[in-house]
Amino acid sequence: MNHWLVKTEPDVYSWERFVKEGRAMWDGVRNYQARNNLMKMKKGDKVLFYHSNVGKEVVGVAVVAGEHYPDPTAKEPGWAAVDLKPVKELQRPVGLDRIRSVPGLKDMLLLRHSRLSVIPVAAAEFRAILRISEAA
DNA sequence: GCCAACGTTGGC
DNA sequence: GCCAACGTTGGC
Repeated sequence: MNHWLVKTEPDVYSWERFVKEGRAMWDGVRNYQARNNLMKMKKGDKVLFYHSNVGKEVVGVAVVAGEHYPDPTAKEPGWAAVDLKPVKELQRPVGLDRIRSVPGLKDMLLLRHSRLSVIPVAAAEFRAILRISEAA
């Protein structure tokens, strides 16, 4: 199983709305690297849900509920969307500065490639984020 | 609101 | 095919 992180601006699409709706079509990705990552997602992969711009923190965990299909919002062919479902909200959000302060997480692509919106996450990194969210 | 990083576009 | 100009993202 692979792990991922997706970014969304909460003003545009928030975790709260995601939970309320129970499912999301992750569409609108118009960056090749991000698209390639989307297309590698397998059903059951776990996904960190990150609020960019406002909050700058990981707020929850989602799961890939449906693998990629052509993005219906794209004018050109070749873009992809996946379906995500919420799994759980983090006990407390894990902020970007917190992540940056952890030596083992310094190499996360989230930090090193800050403009990518669909990012692979190592299993150990994924676990570390969850552990931080559960620490007092 | 500014700016750095970086991807994309288009002229040559 | 190179590279300058431009657009977008996202942290600060």
